[in-house]
Amino acid sequence: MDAPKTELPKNYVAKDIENRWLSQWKTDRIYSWNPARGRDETFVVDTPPPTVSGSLHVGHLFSYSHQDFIVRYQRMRGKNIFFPIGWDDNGLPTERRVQNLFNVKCEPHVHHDPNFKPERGRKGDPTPINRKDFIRLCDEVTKEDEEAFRHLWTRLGLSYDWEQEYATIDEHCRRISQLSFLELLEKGEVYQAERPVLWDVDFRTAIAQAELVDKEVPSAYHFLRFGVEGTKDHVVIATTRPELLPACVAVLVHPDDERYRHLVGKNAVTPLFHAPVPIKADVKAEPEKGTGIVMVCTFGDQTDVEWWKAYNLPTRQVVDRDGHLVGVRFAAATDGETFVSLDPEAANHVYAQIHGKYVKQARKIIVELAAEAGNVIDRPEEAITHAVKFFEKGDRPLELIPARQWFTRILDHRDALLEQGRKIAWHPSYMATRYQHWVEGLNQDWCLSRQRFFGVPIPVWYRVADSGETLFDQPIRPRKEQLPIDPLDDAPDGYTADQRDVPGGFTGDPDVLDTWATSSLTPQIATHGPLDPDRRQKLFPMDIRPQSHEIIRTWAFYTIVKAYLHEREIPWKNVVISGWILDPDRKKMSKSQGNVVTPEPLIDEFGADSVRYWAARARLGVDTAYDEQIFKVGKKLCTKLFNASKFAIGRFDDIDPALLGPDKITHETDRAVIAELRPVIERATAAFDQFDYAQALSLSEEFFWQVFCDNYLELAKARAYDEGLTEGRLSAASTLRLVHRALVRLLAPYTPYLTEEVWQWCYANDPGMGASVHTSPWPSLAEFAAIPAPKHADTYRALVQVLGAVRMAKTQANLSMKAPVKYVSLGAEASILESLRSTIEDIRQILYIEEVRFDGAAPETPNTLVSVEVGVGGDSSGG
RNA sequence: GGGCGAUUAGCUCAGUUGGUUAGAGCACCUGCCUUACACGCAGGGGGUCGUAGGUUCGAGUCCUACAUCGCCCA
Repeated sequence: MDAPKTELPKNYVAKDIENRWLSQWKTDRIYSWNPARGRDETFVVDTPPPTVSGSLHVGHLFSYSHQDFIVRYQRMRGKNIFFPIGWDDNGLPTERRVQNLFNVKCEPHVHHDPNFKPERGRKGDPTPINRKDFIRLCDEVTKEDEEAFRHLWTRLGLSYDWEQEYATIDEHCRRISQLSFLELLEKGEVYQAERPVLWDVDFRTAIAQAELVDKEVPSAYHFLRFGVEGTKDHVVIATTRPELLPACVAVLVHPDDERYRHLVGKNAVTPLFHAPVPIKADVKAEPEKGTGIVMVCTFGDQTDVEWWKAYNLPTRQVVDRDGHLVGVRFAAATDGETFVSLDPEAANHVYAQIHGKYVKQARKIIVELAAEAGNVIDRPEEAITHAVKFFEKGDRPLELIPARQWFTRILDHRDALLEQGRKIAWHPSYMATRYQHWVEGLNQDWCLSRQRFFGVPIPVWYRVADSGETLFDQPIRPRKEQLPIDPLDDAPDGYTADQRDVPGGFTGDPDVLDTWATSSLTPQIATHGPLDPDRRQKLFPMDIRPQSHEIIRTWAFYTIVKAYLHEREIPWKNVVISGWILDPDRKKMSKSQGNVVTPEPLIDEFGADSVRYWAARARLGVDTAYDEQIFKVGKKLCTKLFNASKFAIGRFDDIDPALLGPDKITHETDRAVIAELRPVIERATAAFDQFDYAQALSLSEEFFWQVFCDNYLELAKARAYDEGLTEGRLSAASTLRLVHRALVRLLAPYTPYLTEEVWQWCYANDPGMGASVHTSPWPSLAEFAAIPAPKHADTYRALVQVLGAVRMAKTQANLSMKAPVKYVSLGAEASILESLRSTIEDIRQILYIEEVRFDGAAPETPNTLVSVEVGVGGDSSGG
């Protein structure tokens, strides 16, 4: 019987435990995916690759822990886990970080400088450097940033399979991404077009609808008088963008608007520039807005683009890619003139004053010139606030600039994409609505090209005609085996490098793909879908996509688009949405507001398990205010689990496990407590199956603290301290062991370090259990099936009522729990009394009750099973 | 302006399909160093469940309107 007693650590020190198990898990490769097992027994996660150049904050700990709870649960359910991790390193955030860190800017035409030495924090003007040098710096910085994330993820105990690690700029991802582009090009889902695109003048790149944000900014209506050609009349047009007057190509009114109906068909004449432009009627002109007449410019907004297309209006582009006003020349109306004026000399004089200016300066100048001209400004400007479109990362309003770009067809597939969204289960379910509304609101195809540097190159070349003209309509595609390629570096088949950019030769597409074009392929990247059908078949479609709600319109959406366009499939069966961590004032945490909390010090202070506990308390999809108290609560739970485990194990550790088991659980108290555990297991399992880790935690935690620690450990003490191996002691020891072993596993997804530590003290060699708690089976009712139910369904409740009444009596008499009680008189219905007779000894001993009488009156209060009269010292109190 | 969500104790949050007296933790107060734990135990005070209507025998829960906050979109 006397097995050697384990020497258990005295105090709970999170850091010691963390270090020990981190290295052990790594050695044992307990998180590795097993490619030999089939799809139906595999649980596949499409992990969000974090943007590594963004700063780490508590929000990362939060949402990434959520995935891990679900994954650890599934692993314990016996699933073969595929839990990869990647880094989203390509794209603007990294470019910006490099620009700021080294004070450089990428200028593709600058030559490579062998003497250039990057220097952090250098002052002065940014150094222009060559594209390759710039990309090299980007690569360097992302390596460092990735390491910071890798370190944090590991410490936090996220159970990734590090053998599946990828980075969205690495060779594999470039290959998959370029393959996707070429396949969709072949299918006709990707096309090239020259059209006005949303353009950021600072980043000098096109962007997509998904990257737009509206910002409320102060502005003003300027009321300008337009002439009516052939009359002395004028009409007043309100505009917020007077600097676009030279780009005006038409004037529109609503067809039902009585005020202006007589003007339709005539020409208006723009002020200052004297350009005659047609007046047309269109239902989209809003009579209520401004003066009810709208000037159409190329291009003020998306509606301008629609009108321009619908009426085949000329293009008078005045804003260039940097946001300057380009040089243009007004001339009399003869064939072929773009900028027409009835008074070219006056027009050119005005324009000369805004030429080369930024949009904002030009606006100011035009307003001044209008004021000087007299008879142009009809009435004082009216200050307003309105929504203006910005690039989400940009500082100046977007312009609409015609440019040759690559696009993916999405508008044609709107209905199919809505259908795909309905096939996916969203958690919480109302998040599906966000996806639906986004798809319904789409108004442009997906612009794929970015005029940037650190990204996946668009994998095509173009022929250069003998005339020197680039033949964009004749793209040269690489063979799939060549991928990944950089068309600015590699030459296409049949050409040599010296034919680059010369007549009769070729030229590479200078652009890179939108980062979402690659990030939307995480399922294909992780499963190697297009390259390895066998591997794909074991992993795709995936089980869950965990992510936060603000990127439903980008990441979730684009991923659904790609899976649909390529394979007519959904990428995953479930989308699991985490909420946000808000600051204590319920504001979004952001670097610019300076309210972010950095994660590593939190782990130092509270331990990884406590930090994870904090994350686990938040339900799916719900935003949570940052509250440091919860870390303390987590730490308390860990300490409690540590102490309770030491104590519980100490009560049976010196007994041969062969003498303990379900068949030894004969005592009514023990059977009653197991009856309490059963529904906890059932309900926690059901909750986890719905990805509701928070509910599962709350059930397990409540049972652990209230039932197991506060009551059962006390109730079991009397028998557990028996000298010999009595039936009562064996029953208590068996119960402690079985219940505690289940509890450790119920909490393992949340506090992986501590539960592993405890597991190793005692259970790692149990038959049917795993060498690690994390590869052990999730608790099931089957483990307790052999144990009969207690004689009375209410035994536990009745016992606790007696326990409570006696404790209450002692507390109210300001007595220690050790203080003796003369007698306790119990009254209850016969069957309850019967169950108490067989269990009361457990209470009598721990509460130092001298005499128990069964002579009380049955209780009359509802919900009270037992009436208890306690004889404390001289006086007594009822309960 | 539209959509989605939130609003429950001083704070952070639970509250299953409508059903006894609305819960927990933290904070506060009172006891208790009880042979796992004072990072603990036993008690206590504290809520007209955002507001106003409605449905119902019965509403924190369902419906309508409004208010405040957040996110998404125009």
